[in-house]
Amino acid sequence: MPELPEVEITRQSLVSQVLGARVQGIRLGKPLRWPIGVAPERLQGCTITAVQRRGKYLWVVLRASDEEGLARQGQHAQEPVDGGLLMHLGMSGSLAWMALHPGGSAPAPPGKHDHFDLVTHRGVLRLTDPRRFGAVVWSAALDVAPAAALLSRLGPEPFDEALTPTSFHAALKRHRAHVKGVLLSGQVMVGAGNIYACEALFAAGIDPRCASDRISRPRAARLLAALRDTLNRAIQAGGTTLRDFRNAYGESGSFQNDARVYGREGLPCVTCDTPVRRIVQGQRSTFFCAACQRRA
DNA sequence: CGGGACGCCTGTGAGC
DNA sequence: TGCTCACAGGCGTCCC
Repeated sequence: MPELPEVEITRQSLVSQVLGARVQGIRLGKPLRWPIGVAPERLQGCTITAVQRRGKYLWVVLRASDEEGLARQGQHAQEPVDGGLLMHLGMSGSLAWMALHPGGSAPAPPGKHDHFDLVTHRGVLRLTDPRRFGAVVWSAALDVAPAAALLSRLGPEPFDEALTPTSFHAALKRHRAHVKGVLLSGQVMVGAGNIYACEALFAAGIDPRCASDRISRPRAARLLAALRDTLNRAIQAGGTTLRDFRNAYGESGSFQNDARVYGREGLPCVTCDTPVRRIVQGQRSTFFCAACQRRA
């Protein structure tokens, strides 16, 4: 899926459109990974006050406005409540914002892969997700169930200043598995999925088969810098679009054209011409240059 | 607890 | 053209 850059691009392209939008209702398609966990009526009248990101999750903050809340009293057994929707794009999800224009036509009806609509007075936020590994889950806050459980094992954000070469190195030391898998687990740092883990390991010159706890401090520092640089450049490029990814305006990303190893099996390494290799680690493809990327 | 395999679900492209 | 198989950006759960 969407890895951190795609989720961040989605957030950025969405935020100015949806802030202040009043929720009128939701429409559910086929089931996603988990049930939404809230009675749809409770969302009516809430206002979107923020769109945040934690790892690859989006957190759409909803506030029950006083006005709306008062107007509803006596109408529904359950009042709208403060909270938010924790959204994940899974492997194939994307969010689209369909603005309502005064006098304009109604938003397009949902297609077969459109499984969630958040309908507001200003437009519709629609989740399209063919594989349905994505999720939309209501939570009263990020630090209570169910959001807290989903976020509990996430490592630090890549651009968190508290994440330093020293702390990153120490975190790598706590895992004995191969470094590629440890990066994918998100426990040492969130955000890198299969593409960006491969790309950052290439940029850092580290063999993906290398044991996490055997990476030296200088190499850990290089890896952290490479991860940050790779994720940053991907965000600048609007993300990677292999097939499904689009931002909230329906635009593709272009980082797939900048990939130096991902998806390039058999093609010459951009640095040394050695054919790029593809191996399988933890049931995921790993692409690397056996000449440029070293175990130590 | 860490680590690895599994399964969720649908679509696509390659090979026959 | 049609079938089968491998593979796809993630991650929670289960079992060792």
